[in-house]
Amino acid sequence: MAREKTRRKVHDAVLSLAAGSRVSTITMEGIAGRAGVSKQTLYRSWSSTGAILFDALLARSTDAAGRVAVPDSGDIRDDLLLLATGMIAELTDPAQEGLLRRVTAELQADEDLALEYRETLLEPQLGAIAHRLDRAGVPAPDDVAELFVGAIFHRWLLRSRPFDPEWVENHVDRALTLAGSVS
Amino acid sequence: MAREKTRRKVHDAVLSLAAGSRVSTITMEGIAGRAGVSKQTLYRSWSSTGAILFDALLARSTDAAGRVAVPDSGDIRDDLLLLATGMIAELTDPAQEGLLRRVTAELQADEDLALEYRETLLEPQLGAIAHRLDRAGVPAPDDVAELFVGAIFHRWLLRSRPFDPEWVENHVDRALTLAGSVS
Amino acid sequence: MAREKTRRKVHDAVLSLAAGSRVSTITMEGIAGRAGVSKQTLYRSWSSTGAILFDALLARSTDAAGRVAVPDSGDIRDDLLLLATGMIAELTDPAQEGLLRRVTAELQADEDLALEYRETLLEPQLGAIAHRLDRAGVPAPDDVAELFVGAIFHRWLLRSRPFDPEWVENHVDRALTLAGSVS
Amino acid sequence: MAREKTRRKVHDAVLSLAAGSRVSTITMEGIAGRAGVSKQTLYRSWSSTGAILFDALLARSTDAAGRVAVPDSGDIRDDLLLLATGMIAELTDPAQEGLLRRVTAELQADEDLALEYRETLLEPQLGAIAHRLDRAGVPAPDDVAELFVGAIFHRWLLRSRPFDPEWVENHVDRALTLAGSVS
DNA sequence: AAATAACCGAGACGGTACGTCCCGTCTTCGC
DNA sequence: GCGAAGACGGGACGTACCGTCTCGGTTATTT
Repeated sequence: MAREKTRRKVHDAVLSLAAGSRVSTITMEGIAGRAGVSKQTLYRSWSSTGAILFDALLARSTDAAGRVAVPDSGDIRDDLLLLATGMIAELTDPAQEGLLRRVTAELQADEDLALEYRETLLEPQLGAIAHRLDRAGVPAPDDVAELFVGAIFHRWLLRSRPFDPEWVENHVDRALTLAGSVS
Repeated sequence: MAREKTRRKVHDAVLSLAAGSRVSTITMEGIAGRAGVSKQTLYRSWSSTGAILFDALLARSTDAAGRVAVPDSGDIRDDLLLLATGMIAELTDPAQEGLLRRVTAELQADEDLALEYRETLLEPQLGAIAHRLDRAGVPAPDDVAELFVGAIFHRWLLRSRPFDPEWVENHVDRALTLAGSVS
Repeated sequence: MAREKTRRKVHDAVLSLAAGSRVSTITMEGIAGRAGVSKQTLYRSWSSTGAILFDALLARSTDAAGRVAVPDSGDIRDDLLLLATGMIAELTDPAQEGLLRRVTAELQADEDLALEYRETLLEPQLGAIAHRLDRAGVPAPDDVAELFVGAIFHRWLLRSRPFDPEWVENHVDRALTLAGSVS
Repeated sequence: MAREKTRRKVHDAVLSLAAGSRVSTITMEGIAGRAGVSKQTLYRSWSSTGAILFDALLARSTDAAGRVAVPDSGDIRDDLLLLATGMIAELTDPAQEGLLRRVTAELQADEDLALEYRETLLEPQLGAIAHRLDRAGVPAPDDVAELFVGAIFHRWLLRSRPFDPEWVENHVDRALTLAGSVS
């Protein structure tokens, strides 16, 4: 509904606010003010602050049309390493981390946003990993993909331990172990 | 600082509010009103709504002194099954789920609360599981414990898939597979 | 800034509250509630409870544009009697007395309100009296006007003695005595 | 009821608070804290903040037992000048002005305090002046005393004009004019 | 080109909750 | 056993946002 120009102004405002202060203080009024847009215009296109932040995140990741780029080097271990590294890079990117945490928080109370999140981000991501595992002959690829992503996400969300490269390698190896005799 | 009587009134109020309406609408004022307590009394003992909810959850889980009861049947597979089942039961308990989601959401923006959460709940839980795995001879027990818990938590937090008993069994088996040749 | 409709609602609320209970218990929240207006709307237009009460008093006195009606019978003694009687009537009017006392109290701590009070109410009143005295040839009319008003105000503010008609006459005569040989 | 030591501590606290910040922000809690006295102790001896401030003012003026020192030079004009000058000095004394304004404000809503004020301060003051005028043969000395004091008080309370020495002299002369042919 | 509609900025508005300050009372605990 | 220290229920403060609602002043279309 919103004109493309408006959406861009709003996304820019969100990113600039996210860079300049705690993401948890971003509000509809703040976005409207920064974007030079009236609150009514925001409400016409988005149902909540969380929805705007999510939209801004999406717009940031999907410049081209092709969503999640799945690496395909031929070697499953290399691919998993790339996937893990890429995911960690995104989660800890200073320009995104705050927004991701805020959106994850809002998912807990907003079923609609949660649904959109799953369909738009989560499923493609898990699907891509499962697909890659499947091609490599790993049994129960969906479950292993969940295991693979779940541990990384858990560590990030609860800030339980830092991500160090050695752990990532071991994490990949553990995932591959589950593939049984797969090389 | 707060008297024991006050704390109990507050915890009761939180649980009754959590049972009666969406947890995301619980406020300091609402708790104060329900508990028959002044706002100042709340702020004297807790720094935020999240801190109160967390405290109420804690008080609910820790009646006796001994935290997380670690099952010890002698059989590692049985123990992991019990652990997983218990964790899922807690996460999906109608009396707790909303509170847990709200607290998890607030952790994202509240570093102090996050620290307390890790020290009080997360580490004991992961530690207990790791300890059990260690005793069974599983290598890298901390990482495997994280993997084990992470997948369950991920599925719950993002509501990606329901918990069915068959999956739980497979999940346990996958964890044991990582133990290598361990029986 | 505030719409005319809002101002009227607020003034009505103030007068109804002033009539129904002790003026010293009137609060911003009470006015907002009675007027069916949000607190923010009050703060947008007035800086304090005192400012609202003062505004309500003003709106009550200044229906037409012409402020203080100065009597002009041709006879200075009659005029002063009318002025004194009118002033006393206003000060002791049950619908106003409480508000006037409250406003006078707040003037003591609120320099801005005090300034507005002087410019809007006090100076026109004193000026009108002084002007009348001046026309009658009284020397130092400003000082005599202050004397004239000051005694009435002092008696009212400190409730030292009731206003009886005989005293008013003598008060007028004393003021005229200061005019020397003026008839 | 309060022990003398306590009263002194409280009075000192009031004066120090009055010197250090706006008198309108003085509170029971603030006095208790500064005086190193519990709130309960304050409430045992005084019914309101206003009562404490009034008491502190009184204690300040009445070191010796003899209240208002009435000058008696033999010359009524000199005496009135001294009285006016003394009154103005007191009203504008930086250590007292704020307290006096605060107390005057509280009088408007607190009948008990108002009564005490009249009996303890106002009547002795007016009486002393009236007595002096009476001795000089001035007719209606009470009314003239009120006129004399009322104008000064009015000018102070509403801050309408500064007190300059010339005005004081004229003010005294005007009061004497009312004495008719009295020398 | 003028008339007319759609849109949008600005922000007032009724509300709810925030976090703080005091009130006046009650409880605890140390000297 | 008195009194400081301060917890407590309560009420108001002044502020921040919420989501809705009018306003005018462009823009764009339609005639």
